[in-house]
Amino acid sequence: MPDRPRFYLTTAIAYANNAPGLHTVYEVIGADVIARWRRMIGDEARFLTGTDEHSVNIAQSAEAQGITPKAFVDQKVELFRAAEDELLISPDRFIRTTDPDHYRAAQEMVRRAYDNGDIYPGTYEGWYCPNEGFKAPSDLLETASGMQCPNHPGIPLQWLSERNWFFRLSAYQDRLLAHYDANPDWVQPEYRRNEMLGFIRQGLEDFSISRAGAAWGIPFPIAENGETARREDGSWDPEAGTIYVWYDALINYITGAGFPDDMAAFERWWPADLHVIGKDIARFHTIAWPAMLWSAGLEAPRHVWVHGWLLVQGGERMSKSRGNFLDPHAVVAAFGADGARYVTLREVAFDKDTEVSWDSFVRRYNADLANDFGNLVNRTVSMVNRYLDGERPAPRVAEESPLAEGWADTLRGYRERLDGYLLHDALAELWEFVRGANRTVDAEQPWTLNKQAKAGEADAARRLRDVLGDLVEACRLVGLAVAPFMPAAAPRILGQLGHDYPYAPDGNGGPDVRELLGWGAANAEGRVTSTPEPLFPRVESEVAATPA
RNA sequence: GGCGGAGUAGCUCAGUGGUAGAGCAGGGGACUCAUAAGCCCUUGGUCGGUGGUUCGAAUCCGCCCUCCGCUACCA
Repeated sequence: MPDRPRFYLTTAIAYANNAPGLHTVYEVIGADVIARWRRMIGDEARFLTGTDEHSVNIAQSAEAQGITPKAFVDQKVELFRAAEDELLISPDRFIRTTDPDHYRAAQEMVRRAYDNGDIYPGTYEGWYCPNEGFKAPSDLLETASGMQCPNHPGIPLQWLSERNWFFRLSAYQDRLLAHYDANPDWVQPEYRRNEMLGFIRQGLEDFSISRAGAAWGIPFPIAENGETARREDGSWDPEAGTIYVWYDALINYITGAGFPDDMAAFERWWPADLHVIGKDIARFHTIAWPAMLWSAGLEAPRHVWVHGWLLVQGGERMSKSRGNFLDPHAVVAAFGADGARYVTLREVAFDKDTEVSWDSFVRRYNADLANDFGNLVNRTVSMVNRYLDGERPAPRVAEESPLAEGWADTLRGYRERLDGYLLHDALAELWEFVRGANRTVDAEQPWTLNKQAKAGEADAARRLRDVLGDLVEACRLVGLAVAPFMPAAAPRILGQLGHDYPYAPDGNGGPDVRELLGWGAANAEGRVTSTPEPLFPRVESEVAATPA
């Protein structure tokens, strides 16, 4: 029996210093849709998401609260998990950079880079905040009295240098260019690829991968003399410092595939098929990360998708620190989990920044879900009950049904958009079909056909069954196709139509959905529900008060 | 400064040479199966400015204005 195709995809891991905003879980929702689609088409999907938990900042925040860093991140991680549970996110593993196997993975990667001659001791210089450690130049304020840390304006910064380890990124410039050339679509969208190429062509510098002063991190496994930093009692020599940022965070993707504890699993899952990330960390994922992997004798990921940001009206980036964010909990409370997923992914283009607002979400929910699709299902089920005693007729054969003809185009477009990760466009394809189905109702006027049928007109009776059979089928197909986006609503939709829903809550376990998405693929007759409860109750904007 | 992208109806956007489009929002109408939903019609734009190329430009070229992205060590 041949193996099912596998599909390993990841999100960036979220910095566990705060409660998540919608802009943070946005990419997780999008990746979740891709994972569910893969499961439903029969792939063995592995979906990894999680949290990034080491940094001087986190250690400092914990200290300010009088708790250990681990206790601090444990609290924050629970907030992320709760938000993702509410949104029906379905990770196959939720990875934390404080997980023991991740420590082993990061240390092994450092060792491999060392063995390969790609890391060397050097001197790192920079502005040093006594409270936070070294600060990035882009994260400093230049004032009349000198450089200042934005978080500690009163405290003078020091220009310090320290010994730490550097990764020889410069050695990989040619290989990176060759890789970009040989794999034109490995970074998408294309304009992001071009930005990265431009960066590489400027010339790559080595970057530091350890910090001497930061205790809250993964112990650096090698002492400056090249010997192991592990002491006889099993502890790590603090003199060796800790692994800094990218040789910690990025490694999570291979930890999640089994590296280094379960190399059989790793062989199965690596290289990843897709990293879904935000544009702020594109450079690390598309330049540093492949080089780090090559240095360790591993393959680069197959694809990196760089999504945009949620902007508020006026174009400002949505962010926790600006206080202009949407609270995922409030969005779920207003629209339900399915509605929250739908409006977020329909309103925000997956390939670029988009301005959104609470009002735009309310309008989108009401127009698309309550009015167009929810009402279509409701009126269809209601008419089957009223005119046909609840007995669902089979759809016409595709050659005789105008809706079937439209569906073929819709499905093709939907799948193309999904495969291209243009999730918002994929939904637009489906809703174009929904509009057509609503037009069909008004054009055919089943209520008129019903009166004629009751008056004994056989042609009308036949046409009534044909039309309602087609409409039920249209609802089934949309409900099933949209299941990756609305995983809780899908079984309810099919249930109201009297159809089975053969998938587990995470999308696994059923037949290849592409077979079930054919017109008439589930045409056995049955009964619709006698009391169709509205799937997406209309939201009044007054009720949906301003969030957060 | 360099490279790249964008400025189109109230809003979000599509449209790369041939009489300005969609959805939403607003207005009107006919219907009634339905979540006062759906359907039909409709108001609304000198396509950032300017000068060119062309029989003809939102669409090509020049210049200008505005905004945004990348231009290395933040998670």
